[in-house]
Amino acid sequence: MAYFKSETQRANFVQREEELLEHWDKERTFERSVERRKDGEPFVFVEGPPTANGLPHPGHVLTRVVKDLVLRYKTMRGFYVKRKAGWDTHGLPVEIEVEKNLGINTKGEIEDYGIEKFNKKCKQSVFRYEKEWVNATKRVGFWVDMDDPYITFDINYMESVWWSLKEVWKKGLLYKGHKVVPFCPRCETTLSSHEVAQDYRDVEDPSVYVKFKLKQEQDLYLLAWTTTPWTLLGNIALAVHPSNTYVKVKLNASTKDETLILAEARLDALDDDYEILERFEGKALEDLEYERLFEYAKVEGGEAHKVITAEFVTLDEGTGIVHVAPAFGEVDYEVCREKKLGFSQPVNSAGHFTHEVPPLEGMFVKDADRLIIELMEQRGVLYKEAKYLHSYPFCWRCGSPLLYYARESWFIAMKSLRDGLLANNEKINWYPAHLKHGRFGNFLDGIEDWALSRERFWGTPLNIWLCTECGKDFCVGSIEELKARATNTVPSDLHRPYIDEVVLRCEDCGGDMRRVKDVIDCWYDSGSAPFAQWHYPFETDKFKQNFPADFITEAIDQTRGWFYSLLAVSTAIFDEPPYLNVLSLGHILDDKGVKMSKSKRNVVDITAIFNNEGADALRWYFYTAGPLSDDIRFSEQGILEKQKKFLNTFWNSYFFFVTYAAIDEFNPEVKVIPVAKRNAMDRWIISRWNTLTTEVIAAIERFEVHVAARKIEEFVVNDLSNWYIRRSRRRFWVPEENFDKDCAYLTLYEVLVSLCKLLAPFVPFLTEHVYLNLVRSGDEHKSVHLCDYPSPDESLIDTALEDSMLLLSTLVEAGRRTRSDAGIKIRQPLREVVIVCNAEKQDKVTSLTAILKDELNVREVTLVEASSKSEFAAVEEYKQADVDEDTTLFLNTGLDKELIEEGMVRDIVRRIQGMRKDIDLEYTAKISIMYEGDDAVKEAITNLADYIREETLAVAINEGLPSVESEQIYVKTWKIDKKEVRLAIKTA
RNA sequence: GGGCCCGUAGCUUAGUCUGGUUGGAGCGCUCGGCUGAUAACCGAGAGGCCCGGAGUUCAAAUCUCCGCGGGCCCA
Repeated sequence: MAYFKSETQRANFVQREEELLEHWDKERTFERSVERRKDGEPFVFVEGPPTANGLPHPGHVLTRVVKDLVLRYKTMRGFYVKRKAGWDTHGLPVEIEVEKNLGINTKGEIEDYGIEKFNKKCKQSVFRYEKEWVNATKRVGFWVDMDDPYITFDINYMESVWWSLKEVWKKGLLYKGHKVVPFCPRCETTLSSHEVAQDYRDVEDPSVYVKFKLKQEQDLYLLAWTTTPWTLLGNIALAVHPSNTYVKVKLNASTKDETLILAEARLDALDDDYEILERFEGKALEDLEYERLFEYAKVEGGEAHKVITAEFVTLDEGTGIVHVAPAFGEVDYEVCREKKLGFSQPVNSAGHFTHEVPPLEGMFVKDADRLIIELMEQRGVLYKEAKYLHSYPFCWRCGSPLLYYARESWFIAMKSLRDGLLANNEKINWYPAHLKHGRFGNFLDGIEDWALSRERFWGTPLNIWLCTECGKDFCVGSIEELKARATNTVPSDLHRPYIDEVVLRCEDCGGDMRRVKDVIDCWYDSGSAPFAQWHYPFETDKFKQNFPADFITEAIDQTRGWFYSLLAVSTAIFDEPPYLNVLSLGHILDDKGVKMSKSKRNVVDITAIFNNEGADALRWYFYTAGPLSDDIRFSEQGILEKQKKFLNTFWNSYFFFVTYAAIDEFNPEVKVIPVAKRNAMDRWIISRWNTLTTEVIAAIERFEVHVAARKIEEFVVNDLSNWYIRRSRRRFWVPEENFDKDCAYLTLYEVLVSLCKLLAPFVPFLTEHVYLNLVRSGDEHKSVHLCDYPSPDESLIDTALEDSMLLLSTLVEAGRRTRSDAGIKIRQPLREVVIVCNAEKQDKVTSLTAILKDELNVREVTLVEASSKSEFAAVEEYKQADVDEDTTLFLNTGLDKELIEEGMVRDIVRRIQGMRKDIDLEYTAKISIMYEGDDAVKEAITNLADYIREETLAVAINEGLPSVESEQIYVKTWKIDKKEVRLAIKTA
C-alpha cells in the first residue's frame, strides 16, 4: 500500500484552497496555531481597523496578506501572537454615506430627520460590507480573530477613549480655540480635506487692489490685494515680508497727491506711471497702524489694524502686502494668534453677514462682493479691480463654493508634546527607514495642535461639559464618574443624542453643566486602539501584556493618519511609543500606473482573482513584486504568471515525488540515512536549502519580504526543479530497491517537507495541502501551520560544494554553446570533453565529472593543466570555448560509427518515449516495439537493443510493421537525420 | 506651492546606500536544442539616449544640483 496519496498533474489551486478553508474551519487550525504558543514570548500586533462601509479592494488585500505573513512567521518562530481584528466605525464618511441614502445633505435636515434615527442608520451602515470583508479576509488566508474584534463604537471602547481624553484634559492639554475649516454654507457642514479635494474648479473671481490709509500720515496708503473682497470685512492686519524690498511711490497720473507703498518686485501691478520716492525692507513697516476700511464689525481679544511681518508673504502675485482676516484663513488665524491680535467674525454659520455689518446684513458673502467693491469705490480706497482666474474648491455634494471659515473647536496641544513625539519616534524602527526622519520626522518637527472636535453626529461624543452659569468645564473620564455627577438618568448608550440629555452639577457654582455638542475626530478613536481594545484601565491585564505593539503595518497614506494618531495619543497619555516596528506599504496602482479608485472605474475585482488564480498566486505576486514600500502596478496577468512559474513548478516537483514514491511504495519513516553518506547531488541540494533558509530568515527579519520570496522562487525553480530533480530523475526510475534510490527519495522528501514549512507563511494553502500528504503520521501537528519554522543546520552547509556546482553549471553552459556552434545536437554522444584549468578547479570538478558527462553527453571528461592547452587548440576536431579567465573547454567533435549508432538509437528512444506519452501509457507499462528503416537503422537498433529495452520498458523489438492496422498498435513515421524511420508500439 | 518616495529592454524588475571590466535576470519575440515530473527547461539572437540637463570625479545607472513624469501626504 502506497504511503502517499497520488495526485493529479494539474494542481487546480483554487479548488485545493477552498477545500482547505473548510478543513481549517473544521479542525480549528488557526485557533490551535495560536494556542499552542501561549507560553511563548508575546509578539504584539495591532490591527489597523478598516471601515466596512465599502468593498475591500486590492490594496486592502495587500495589507492583509503582509500582516498575515509576518504573524504566521512569528508564530512559527515560537512567539505567542494574538490577532484581534478591529473595525473603525465612526466618522464623517459614514455619515455622508447615510445622507446619500436618505437623500439629504444638510445638518438641519439630519436634525429634522432625528439624530437618534440617523445614528441608528450609521451604525447599520458601517457593517454593510462586513460579509464581503470577512469573506475576503478568510479567502486570502489572513488568520485574524474576527469573532472577537474590537469595535470603535463599542461602549467599552468609547469609555476607554473618554478615560484617555480625561488624562489629556487633566494635563491641561485640552483647550478651546478656533479652527479655520473648509465649510459648505449650504450644507452647513465642514468638509474633510479629502472631500475638498474632490471638486476643485477653475473660476474667475474679482481681485481687488485696496488702499489702506496709514494713520498719522497724509495721503500715504498701503496697497493690498485680495481675491475675496468679502473677507475685507474681517480684516485685522496687513502682512509684509520682513526682508523683501518695499517702495514708496508717487503716482504721476493721480489727480491727488497720492503715495502708495508696495513691494518693489510687484510694481508692475500699477497701471499708472510712478516715481519711486523711497526703498526699505518690509520690517521697516512693522507695527504701523492704518485706518479701517469699514468700521462695522467688532474686534475682540487683541489689537488690530496694524502691519505685521510674516514669512508666508510671497511676491508671485498681488502687491506683496497681504490682507489678513483670521476668521477666514488658516494662515491668517495662526499668525494673528501668534502675534496676539484680535478676532472679528462678521459672518454667520450660513455664510451671511450679521447685523454687525448693517449695509450687508443678511447677504450671502459671495453675493456681497459687488456691493463691497462699490462701497470701496465710493470711499476712494479702491485702486483697481481685475479678474483673477484660479482654482477654487466647491462642495462635491451641492456645488456651492466653499468658504474658509473659523469655527470653534477643541484642540489637543500637540505642539507642547513635540519633544516627546520626537523622542518616542526615535525608539521606533521604520521600514522603509527614510520615513523615520523624512516624511514622518519632518511632520513631527512642524507639528500643529490637533483639532479634535467635529460638529457632527456619529462619533464618540466629546466628553466635556460646560457650566451654563459660570462657564467652568469638566471632562468625564468614565461611566461611573458620569453617573456620580449626573443630575438625571445616564443612558446605556453613550452616543448622541442620548448623551446630550445628561446634565451634570457644577462643583463651583452648582449650576447646570451641559455637554459640548461635538463628537471626537474618529482618528482619535483608532489612535486609542492599543488600550481601548482592551477596555483599559477598567480592565488592566490584557493591556499590560500587549503594550507596546511589536509590529503594525498599513499603507503609506497612514503616515499622518493612523501611524501618527497612535503615536500622538500614546505620547500624550503614556509618553511611550505605541509600536516598536512599523512597516509602511506602497499603494496598488492599475496596470497603467494610476491609483485605483471607484470614480476611475479601474478597481480590480478581487473575487475574480480568487476564483481564477487563487489566493496563493495573489499572495506570491504581492510578495515578489518588489520592496513592500514600493507601489505595485497590479495586473492579473502578473498573478497568472506567478501561478504558472512558481506554484506550478513547486507542485510539479511535489507531483514528481509522490508519483514515484507511490509506485515504489516508498516510506520515509523506515529509512534513515545520514546526509554524509548520500551523494554529492543530495548533499548539494541540502546545503543549498540550508543556505536559503539562513537568507530567508534574515530577509524577513528586515521586512525585505521580496528578497526572501525571490530567493525561494529561485531555489524552487532553478535549484530544485531544473537541476536537482532533472539530474536525479534516473535514480527514481530504477525498478529494484537500492541504496542510491533511497537516498534520492529521502533527500527530495526532506527538502519538500522543509520547503513547506519555509513557505507556509507565504502560501499557506499549497504548503498545507502538500504537507498533509507528505507528513501522514507520527506527529501531533496535523498542519504545517503548527510546525516550527525551519532553522538552518550550519553543519550541512557545504560552500565548497555549492561553489563546485556553480562552476559545473558554467562548464555545462560552455559545452552546450560549443555544441550549438558546431551544429551537433545534444543527443549525439561525443567522445571527449577536455577542461583546461588550474589544480584548484580540477579538484572542484573531479567529484562532479559524472554529471558533466551526462549533461554534455560525452564519454570522457579529461582535466588538464593550462600548459597543455596549446596541444588541443592545434587539433581541428577539438572545438574551443572560453569558460572564464583561466578556464577553457575543448569538445572533441569527431564521430565514428559507434557514436553515430548511439546517437541514432537515442533519437529512436526519445521518439518511443514520446509515443508512450501520446497514448497515455502508465509509467510502468511494458511494450513491444516494431520498426522499419534502412540498414543503418536496423544495425543500430540491433546493436543497442538492450539499451532500448531498458529505456522504453520494451519486452520485444522486431523489424517489420504489422500488415493490419489495429487500435492496439500505435504507428508513427519519423525523420531522423534525414532517414525515414517508422515506429510502432503496443502494450505487451 | 511645500515635503517624502519612485522612474533601468515592449512588460515585470536586479544593480543605486558603499562610484570601477562589456548594466544582469524573467515574461514576450526570432532561431536552434532538450524533454516519461514540468503549460517546464537549455543555447544563441534581436531589443537599453539606465527619464532629461548640468556638475563632482581618472571614472556616474550609482554622488550633487536643476528640470520632467508618476505616486503619497500636506497647503
